[in-house]
This record gives sequence, C-alpha cells and structure tokens, in this order.
Amino acid sequence: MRKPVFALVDCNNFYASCEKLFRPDLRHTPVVVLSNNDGCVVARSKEAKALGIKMGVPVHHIKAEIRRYGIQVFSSNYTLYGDMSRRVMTTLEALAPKVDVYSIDEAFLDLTGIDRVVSFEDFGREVRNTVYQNVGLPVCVGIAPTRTLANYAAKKYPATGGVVDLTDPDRQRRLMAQVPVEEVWGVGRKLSARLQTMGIVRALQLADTHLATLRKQFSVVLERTARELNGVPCVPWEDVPAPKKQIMCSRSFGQPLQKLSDLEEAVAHFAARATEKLRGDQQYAGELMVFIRTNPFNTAAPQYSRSASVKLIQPSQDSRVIVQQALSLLRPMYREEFDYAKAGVMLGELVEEAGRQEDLFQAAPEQAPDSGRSERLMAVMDTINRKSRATVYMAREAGPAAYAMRRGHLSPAYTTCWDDLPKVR
DNA sequence: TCTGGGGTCCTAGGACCC
DNA sequence: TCTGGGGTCCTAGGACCC
Repeated sequence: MRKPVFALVDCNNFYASCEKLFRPDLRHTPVVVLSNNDGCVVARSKEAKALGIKMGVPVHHIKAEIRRYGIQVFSSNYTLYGDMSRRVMTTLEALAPKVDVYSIDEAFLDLTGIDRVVSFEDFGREVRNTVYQNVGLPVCVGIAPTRTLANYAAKKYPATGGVVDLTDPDRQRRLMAQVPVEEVWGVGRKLSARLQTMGIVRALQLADTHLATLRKQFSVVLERTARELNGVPCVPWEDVPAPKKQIMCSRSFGQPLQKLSDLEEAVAHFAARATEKLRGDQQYAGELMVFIRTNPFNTAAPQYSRSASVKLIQPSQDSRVIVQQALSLLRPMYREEFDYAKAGVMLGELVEEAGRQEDLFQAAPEQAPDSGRSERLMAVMDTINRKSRATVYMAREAGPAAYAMRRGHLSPAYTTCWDDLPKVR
C-alpha cells in the first residue's frame, strides 16, 4: 500500500493579504481586519503581528496602537475574500489531483501516489509560485503523512520559505519537540490547560502519551490527534463537501434593543437571510431555533438568555413560513425588562429536495392549487435580490438598512462589482 | 460608547422499549 | 441480605476550528 501524503496550503494572513493586494501603497503598513460589526481583530498582516496586536482583541482596546503606529483598519469584506478564495482554490485544483477545501483560506491536497519527478519540497514551491503568480496571494505549504502534521508544518515554519516537507519521521519528531502543545490542530485552550497539568507541554509529549490514557481521560478526539501526530491518518478525506447540517444567521446589535417590535424586525430579518442561504444550498429546513440574549460582557446588568425551537410539519425553504414561525417562537420568550444585545435564527434538520417528506394531510402535489407557487415566488425574489441586494424583503423586516452590520472601514468590492474595479491612471 | 459569526463533532445522561 | 441487561433515540453542553 502506498503511504499517504497530504499537503496543506494555507493563505498567509488571508484577509489582510486580500486587502493589501489592492492597496500596494500599504505594502509595508501594518493592517488589521475586523470581525463583523467591527468588533474585534480577526486578521493581522505580519507588520501588525510584529507590533504585538493579538488575534481576537476588541478593536477599542487597541485604539492607542492604531493611532501611534498608523495601523490601517479594514472591516470584513467577505465578497472580496470569497472571490479571492475561489481563485486560489481553482489554481490548486489545476495543480493536484484531489483537493479538499477546508476553509476560506485553506485546502488539503492529496499527494498520495503522485508521480514524484520532483521532491515534495519542489512541488510545494511550485504551488506557492503558481498561486502567487495567478492570484497574487502568498501561501504556506506543509507536506506530511497526516493532516495534523501538515497543518502545523504549514503554519509554524514561515522561516523556511513557506514550504515544509515533514514526510520524514525524524524530522517530525525534531519539530514536534519544539512545538507547544496548544499549537497542535485540535488542541485548544481548555485541552492544553488540562494537558499542562499532566506535564504535557510539547507536541512530542502528546504524541508519546499512551493512547488508552488519552481516550480515558479525555476523549476519542484527542486520541485521534495523537495518532495523527504519529503519522497514522485518522481524519477522513472529503472528496465532495458534505452538505451542511445547520444554517445560522445571528448578529450583535449596534445598540441594545428593548422593544419587542425591534426584536421582531431583527429576528424576521435573520430568518429571511438564513432561508435565503438555505435556498442557495438547495435545501429545506425541518426545524428552526430562535435565540435572544443580553450582553454577557456587561456584568452589571441583569442577564437573560433564551432559545426556543420548533419542528416543521413539512420541511420548508419559504421565507414566509420561516419568518412567521420564527416570530411565534420569539414572542413568548420576550421579557420587556431587559436590554437585548444579540439574536439569531438557526435552521436545522436540513434535507435535500428529493428526500423531502410530504405532509400527509396535504393534497397530492398535482392536485394542490398552489403546487410549486412557493418555489417560484422564492426564485423570483432571489433573482431580483441577486441583481440588487435587499430590493424585495418580508414586510416584518425593517428594510435594507435597519440591521446592516457596522462596517465603518469597508474596502471596495474590487473584483465583483463593476463600479468598484480598481482604476489605472 | 465599543468584545464576531458560522460551523462541526463527541459525550453523558435520561427516557423508553423489550 | 438480592432489585437485569441491552439497545435506541434525543437533548444539552462542551470542545474545537476558521
């Protein structure tokens, strides 16, 4: 049997790199990109990292640094990042036989058994150069027998020119001896804290821990991680992306809301957006959940957090049905004495059209007078809204601007909107 | 003033069945 | 001096990832 070999291709500081790509004047300027609602930092250029700006820090905590160092701040521009991501992935698909897109800025390549006229390292360099030439974005490439090893190979050794070949077991162990355990893929804050109390502080120590102990004291997940560090693949390969199991739309409000009518507008809006995504995936939802909550960071204020869910008799992708159900879940949860900071709608029990169960008490589709009407109406709405965002919406939604995200530093849609094309003078 | 949003998987425990 | 055993399904909660 051929030994498995995976490459992880990871875009460096992806969002920040996308912003810099269209602003050559910022080549050496520290850049940060903010989360939705301009809340906290979710991407940093290497200059910003060098200044000690931490991932996830609320932007209002680093106001002084932004001013002092002239850090350039951007709101998240997912239209731009999504399009750049698509270009990177298309390039990768031309370079490797099997590509598993893992996230907006990462993909695994299955290199098992490819004819190796060049070394893995040369292959990695070719990937880097081609992506840079075609798209203009820098990537790191880690190559190893398992994804967990490839993952930290790609992320942790930019000093090697962005390509690390970890197929050699001795090299794996040498590098693992230096990697802190919390940097291993699958080991987060909680697990690393517990591991450290057991004296496990390096990746290599985790790899050498007795597997049954890990399973017993933690779970099968950590056991798998340890196996992967030892070169035994445990993460299944996804040739086609698995269909989504839930779809969520939620948002923190710019200002706290008190009135039921305001919450209704927000929840109606989230329900409509979630249902739009649902139709985009050509799925139907069998269940929906609505939640509302106060601001947990405001510890002085009384806290309130509720969620409610309902199963639909017949799975639906009709915004009218979902919005109406969401509102009837919201109303009994509402208490007027609280300041609400966030709400959301989650759709679950998603099914493909073909597997949809019909309502036993409904007339047969060919006899039902409105058969297909819902689908046609929604299709018309989506078509109009694709051309011009939020032109048609449910009456209960406040309107296009009411729950717009705070995005005070948004860059233009350079690649997806004619009006925003960069101009060459 | 000000702390994101959207996902996945696993486990434990309870209800229920025979 | 003792109170079965095995199975499924569901839910809530915890952990992780980007």
